[in-house]
Formats: sequence, structure tokens, C-alpha cells
Amino acid sequence: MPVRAKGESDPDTVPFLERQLGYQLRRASATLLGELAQSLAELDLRIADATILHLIDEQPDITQSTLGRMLGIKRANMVPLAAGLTERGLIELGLTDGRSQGLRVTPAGRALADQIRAQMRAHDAGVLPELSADERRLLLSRLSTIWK
Amino acid sequence: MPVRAKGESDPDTVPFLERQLGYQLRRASATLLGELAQSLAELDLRIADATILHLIDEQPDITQSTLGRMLGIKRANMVPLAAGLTERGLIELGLTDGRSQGLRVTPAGRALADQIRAQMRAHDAGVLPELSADERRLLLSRLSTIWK
DNA sequence: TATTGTTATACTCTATAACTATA
DNA sequence: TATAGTTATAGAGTATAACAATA
Repeated sequence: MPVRAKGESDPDTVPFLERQLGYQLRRASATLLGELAQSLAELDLRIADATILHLIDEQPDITQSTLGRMLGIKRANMVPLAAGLTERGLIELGLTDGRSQGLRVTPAGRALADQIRAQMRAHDAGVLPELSADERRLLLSRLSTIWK
Repeated sequence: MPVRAKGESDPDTVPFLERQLGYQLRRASATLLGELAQSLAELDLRIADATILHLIDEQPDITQSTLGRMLGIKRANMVPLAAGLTERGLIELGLTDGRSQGLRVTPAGRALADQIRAQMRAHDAGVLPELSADERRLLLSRLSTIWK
């Protein structure tokens, strides 16, 4: 007679989609995206804005093109993103070599980047809080193999 | 002296975003979404089309509204999706009670739903193939808690 | 009164093509 | 010749509001 731990249902009863890793990943990601977007809206930032500002703070003189490659955002779509952050006085031009324009955070940008990281950390801490540090590290490394 | 398993880098050296579960989930999900979209394009289907067709096959006489609630798709946006599948002869009206319209697959729709599941299974099997069956089950259940 | 299906519409994100300037 | 930044634009996908018909 088959034994099953409590809380686990009969595998044959589980609907198809529930067993799809891709589907579960998609739904989980969409939910977290929405939550984070709501949280960052308090800082008047979209997720792309916040991520870019953080990266410029972390890596001064990075260019639009490099940021786009890192984040999977097309060069053309980086322009209004960078322009928006510039208009708000959060970033400015750093080292430029004529065609490449290094970007740096302003003092206001750095302060906001700190707030962004704080919010992202706080949000992330609420995700799967039952994971141990080891389990968390393992999951992170597994996920990164999917897209890298 | 701190000991570290080979292949693991100094935690303090890992960039901020790489340690964010939300970010990793987002990137992984986007990659898988793109791969699956490419695969389903062979059947001339988008992911939403395929998912809906599968669900109607699995649950005959389900309505647009119910499908929308299950998948996080607004009622208004379900209309063109259902219309498209109907025009292609993949689904048709089943039980209707006046305002609710149950949807069912046609024979062609059922055959395509089988192909969809085959493609989804095949794609999913390529995701984190190093996971054991137990690890896979655990991950699935953890992910589902995020969005349910 | 609440829900279903529906239409119209706006908004965001993303993709493509083309152009200029520079390495 | 390849790359960075830029512009304009088209296409998805998604969101809101409103309406008619029905439970």
C-alpha cells in the first residue's frame, strides 16, 4: 500500500499545469513582479528604473548598452529609461569617450539606490521565508543556470 | 579559516541582484517563457492560446470568466483569445445558461491539446534536469505558495 | 444586485529599422 | 567595419470603463 506524507496529494490527481515547472515559475514571477512594482511605486520608480539605478550605483561609468545587455533590454529602449533618471537628477554623465557615455549616480541617486536595495531586500525576505540559508543559495544558483 | 566548497564564490563578492530571489525568478521565467513561445509557435499558438486550449480540454464547459480568473487574465482580454480559438475550429460552445457560455474542445482542438501538452512536457523536462524527482516536487510546491 | 460576455480604448513594454557619430 | 546613442514607429499584452443580457 502506497504511503504518502500528509499534505501531499495523489500525483495523478494534480492538474497538468500544476506539475509544470515553467508554469509555476511564470506565475510566481508575475506575482512577485507585481508586489515589487507596488513597493517601488512608493519611490515613484518602475522596476526597470530601480534596477538600472542600482546597477549604475554599483558600477559607475557603466554605459546604456552594457546595462541593456545585462538586463535583456534593447539599446533603443534604454534611451527613455536613462533620460528619465537624468531628468530627475538621479544620474549624470561620467566618463565619455565620444560614442560611449559612462553613467554615474548623483548624490540623490545614491540615496535613492540605497532605498531601492532596502525595499528589494525587504520584499525578497518575504519570499519563501521557510527556506534555510543553504536551500536559498542552492535555489539561487539553480535559477541562474536557467537564463545565463 | 573559512571553508568554501569549490565552485562557490565569496558571498560578499556576489553582486546584489544575483542574490535576489525575485530577480533570479524573473530572469529564469522570462527565458523559459521565450523558449516555450518559440516551441508553441510551431503549432501557430501563443502561450495564452495553448494554456487556455489545454484547460478547456481538461475541464469541459469551463467559461471564459473562470479561465480568466485561473490564469490571471482579465475578462475583457479573454474575448479575443476565445474568439481566435473558435475561428480556428479548436473550441466551440458547450453548455450555456444564457449569460455563461461553457466551452469545449472540438476533435481538432483535442488533438492539438495533446500536442501542446507533449511540447510543454518536453520543454519542462529540459529545465533543471539535474533535479531529482523529490527536489522537483518540493520546488513545485514551494513556487505554488508564492502566487496562490 | 452581481455576473457574463462584449466593445472600445488607452497605456506600457518590447521590437525593428534607420540614422549619426565615433572607435 | 562594428559599436553607442538616438529617433520614430509598430506590435504585443494588459488595464479600465461602460453597456446589455441574465442569474
